[in-house]
Amino acid sequence: MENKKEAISFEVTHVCKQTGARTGILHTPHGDVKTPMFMPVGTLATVKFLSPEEIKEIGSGVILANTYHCWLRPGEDVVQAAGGLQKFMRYDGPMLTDSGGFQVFSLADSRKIKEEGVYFKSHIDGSPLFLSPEKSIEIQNALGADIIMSFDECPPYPATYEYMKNSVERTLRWAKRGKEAHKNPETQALFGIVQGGEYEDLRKYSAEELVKIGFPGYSIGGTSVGESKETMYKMIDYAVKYLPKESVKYLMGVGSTDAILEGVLRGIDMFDCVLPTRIARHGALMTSEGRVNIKKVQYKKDFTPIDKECDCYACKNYTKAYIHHLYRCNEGLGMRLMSIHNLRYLIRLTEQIREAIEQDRFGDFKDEFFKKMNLNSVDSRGF
RNA sequence: GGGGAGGUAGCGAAGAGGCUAAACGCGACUGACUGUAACUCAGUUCCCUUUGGGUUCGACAGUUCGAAUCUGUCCCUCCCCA
Repeated sequence: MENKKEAISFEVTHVCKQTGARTGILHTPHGDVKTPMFMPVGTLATVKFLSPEEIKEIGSGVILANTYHCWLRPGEDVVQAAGGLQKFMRYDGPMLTDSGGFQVFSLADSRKIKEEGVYFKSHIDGSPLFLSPEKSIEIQNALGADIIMSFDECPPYPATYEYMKNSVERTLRWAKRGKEAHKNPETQALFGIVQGGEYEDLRKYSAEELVKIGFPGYSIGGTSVGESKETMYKMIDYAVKYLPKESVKYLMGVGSTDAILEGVLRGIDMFDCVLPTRIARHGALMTSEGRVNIKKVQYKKDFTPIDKECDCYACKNYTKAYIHHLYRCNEGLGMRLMSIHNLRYLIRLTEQIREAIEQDRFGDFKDEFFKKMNLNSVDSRGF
């Protein structure tokens, strides 16, 4: 049941007659954004190498920051004193903070999970840290993003049924505790996170219990942690099936082109991923003709843009030869141009997806894309 | 003309009698990267029919069971003094 006014609201604007995939608008305190969307990740209150103007220019709707990382540096008190994340980083668009739940997974070697929360060792200096649902929400309240996330355990894959069941139950208790600790639901929307690994009954249980607690948006976690694409798609189906149709759905940590397409087909509205920015920094560019490894000598004298079909700042103004040179010399401008390009590539993909949905031909669009990129729906890299 | 240093795989550079087909760095090549401990990580980089074989450390000739490493001659580079 609806209680107080929530910080965000979501409206479905069109459902593709061909596939059932949908477009929508997410209303946030920092503006409206169209879905399906891809959200660039800016862990430390910065999308690595990009200025706010550049982030805007690529057409991104929402950007992420991370609770764990911002807590350690610069400290949520600093961000709060600055007037919140947006003011601090001079970015006026919508933002989302992840809860630190992913660090429960990624920093697994130096952490211990207990009912009360998670004991970490700082990845910076090894000092002891403790993050709980309450603490995570408190930090996120101070950081002030439009959307904040429940503190969850992102369990490893594979995990036994027994482990997953305990984890899901604990994550549900944490979700409840987080919601109770949340101080400003009218300016920050707290999302719940469905877990349960590959087990349908656990995903169902997780989703239904979260809905009982009640959140303005739901996300699907525990994906892209080593499982096959086929398994991931099942995980999505198992979760989406038991979530309210009208609620906004966020698939966490997924950003390969094939998975975005498959996710949209299954009802996902939001995606985020470090993939485009990370592989950009590593010299891999996503293009309409597949992956371009800019470091190859073959680009030394290639004076054409990264992608002829791309409208990004890098493609409109620079050549592969120049970016190749910058990459080889480890120059920051190279990192920047490559990041801009990959992000724009994915965001442009979501624009095309929206258009296709509105024209009721998303199925065709997806098939054509897979065919063109030589992907198959179950086992593909998609960059 | 006198004195000195040196020539090692694409480049730089270790190695000073067997454990060396030769460390390491760069360069080159492959691959990975999915709610960012990530401008990172892994593998390959003398040749071949590659769990093995062949040919290497300026050239040639020696010493030795064994030489990139020791000896001789030659070729070439660099530095200092005239």
